[in-house]
Amino acid sequence: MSEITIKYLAEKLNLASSTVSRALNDSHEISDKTKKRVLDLAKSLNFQPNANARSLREQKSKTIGVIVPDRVNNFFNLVIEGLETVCREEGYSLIVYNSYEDVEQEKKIVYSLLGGKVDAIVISLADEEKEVQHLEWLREKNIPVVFFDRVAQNVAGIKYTTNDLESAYHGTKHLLDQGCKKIAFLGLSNTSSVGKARKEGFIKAHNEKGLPYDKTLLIGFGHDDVENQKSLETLFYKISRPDGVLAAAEKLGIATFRALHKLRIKIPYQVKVVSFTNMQFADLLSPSLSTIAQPAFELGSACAKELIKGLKNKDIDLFEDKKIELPSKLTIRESSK
Amino acid sequence: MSEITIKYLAEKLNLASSTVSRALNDSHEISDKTKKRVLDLAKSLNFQPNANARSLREQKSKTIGVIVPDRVNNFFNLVIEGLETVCREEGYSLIVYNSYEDVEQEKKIVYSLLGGKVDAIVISLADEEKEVQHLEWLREKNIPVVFFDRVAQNVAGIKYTTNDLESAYHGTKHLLDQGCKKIAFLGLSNTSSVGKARKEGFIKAHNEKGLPYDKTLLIGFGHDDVENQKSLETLFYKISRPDGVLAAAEKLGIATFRALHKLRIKIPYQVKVVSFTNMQFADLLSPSLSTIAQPAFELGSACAKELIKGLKNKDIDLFEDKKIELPSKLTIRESSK
DNA sequence: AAAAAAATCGGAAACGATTGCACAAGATTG
DNA sequence: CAATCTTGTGCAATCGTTTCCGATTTTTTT
Repeated sequence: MSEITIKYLAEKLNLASSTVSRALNDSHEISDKTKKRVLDLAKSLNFQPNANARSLREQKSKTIGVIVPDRVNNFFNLVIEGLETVCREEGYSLIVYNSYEDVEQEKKIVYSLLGGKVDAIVISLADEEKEVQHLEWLREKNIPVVFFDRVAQNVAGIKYTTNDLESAYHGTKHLLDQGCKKIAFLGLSNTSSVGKARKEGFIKAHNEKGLPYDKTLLIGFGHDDVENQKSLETLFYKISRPDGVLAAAEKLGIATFRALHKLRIKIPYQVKVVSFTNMQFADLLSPSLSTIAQPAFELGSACAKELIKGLKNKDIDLFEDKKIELPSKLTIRESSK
Repeated sequence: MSEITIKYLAEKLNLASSTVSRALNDSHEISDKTKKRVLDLAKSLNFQPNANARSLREQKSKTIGVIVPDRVNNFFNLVIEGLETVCREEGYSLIVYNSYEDVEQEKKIVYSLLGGKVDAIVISLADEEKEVQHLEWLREKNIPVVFFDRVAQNVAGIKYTTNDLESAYHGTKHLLDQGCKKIAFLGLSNTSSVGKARKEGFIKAHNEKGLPYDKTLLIGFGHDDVENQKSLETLFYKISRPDGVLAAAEKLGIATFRALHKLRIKIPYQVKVVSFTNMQFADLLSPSLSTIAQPAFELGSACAKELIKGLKNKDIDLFEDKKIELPSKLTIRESSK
């Protein structure tokens, strides 16, 4: 039992606990001599002030809650990495939760965070339109929320996104330039502004070229990888199969690759593929994969910086609406040539 | 400001705060009628008891600290996923830290966790031999530690590992069976029992076959990806290059692929490759990669189960030495045929 | 040298929840 | 019918920090 507290240090040193506390926090109203005495003893005992007591008293926990729909996804992983890098520097900890693309899970997580466990929340929504009630709770409790990627439409707050429309537009344009006549757009069917924007970019590229697109090839998928791959196999098994694919999600790009490999359809000769993804090994795939990579790490670090700045400065209103858009990067490789 | 507390609820309901507290915790000594009154009001106000106050009083935070050397690595990611799955069920939160393969960072993280922020720590060490002083601190403060993968040799505790010697043995044997005469063993040069065991497995396979191995081909690498790839390129540029590779770390397998691709050396015809890795896309690489995958998710969930069982049951001594070994899985693909 | 200002430190009240103990009323027992 | 037991609730201490107010001593100013 670690019964060693500030009070204990105080008794050992014949000081009041208030003095010890101030010394530990390097207050100016403590003499250098006593400061040294306190610090020395604290160091020698590996003393670390009780985090819960401090949090209770200060009414802040110095930790930030992060909620992502899919932790295994490379994009979210890199975002978290970016968040952590900044948070570490600023002395904040991160508690990461996985909503598994499920709004109900997300609600439960948020509810469990209403009791002061975190000072703020960074979130990418499981579904942007279904419910925002739990986000209202946070506002009531005065817990700031920063959104990224999948942001809430009708809730004010800081929102970091990427230029989904433009990047999808460029990706599609590239496929058209390579001679594709019949491109499939593969998206996730949850209602997300991200998916919509990417679809719009897809359509815009066609319109601009004066080429038609097949509405039946704007396909929405669920979150079951096996099922997704199956429906892709049936899609590509047809003689009138698409000759190009824009995958608006990493898992769909992968599923496309697997399906085409299985059917022995040659990429890029029979089907060209471009996929949104942040995977690290796109250059090592067979064939190497043309990607649209979101600036994930930067997104995370930017979020954290903005948020912590707001937490530190009382004058900044973190509930005010503010939108920042960062550019993704299209990298053309074998799969679309 | 969320001024809504138990005391506030008590006043609203003309009850004592103790009664409200008991009602919220479903104590048997509160009548169903008052329980319902309390729960109803709490629900309608989205009340959630202050986590810091509770933690302070209870002397436990219901959160577990996780320290890994490299968060981006797929293996650690999956372990964390396994940890979280169990922790969520049991009502525990996870705070994940990245030591970036640096013992000093690791020490700092541990030190910052000495103040009751976490009830226990799950760790994979940055370096197993350099220092264990910070692990002693934890014992002094009575904070249980569970090790996984890179475990401490001289500190007692629960340790989860995988069968590194055997799996490296089988991987090497496979390469020898495929006709390799000159296999390089690529390891990380930090002192880890994992690396040593894998190297032993490598050697054992040679000995058993009565084949010699080249000691200069037992190579240790650092953590700089660019540098690693360079030295691999010089290795394979030589005429007398190896005809097989056993990579004992994911990043080294990747670096090998990149180096060989760059030098236009054909896998598997000129060099066969087997790599330890938990990447999801090994089957999609060019060529598909033969892998030894650790049971990462299972490792994480097993750790969490064991730990939480111990935290709940005072009779279990979490500081007692206990070793559990889980089997990895060798999957043979194109790169080694 | 007296007055004012600064430098140090102590006492005690918070922060919000849990819990041992006390106590009242009603139910049960001999 | 008195004595004992249950049941339901309130009081107050406690967890370990931080910080508002003073109080005392030392330094500076006039």
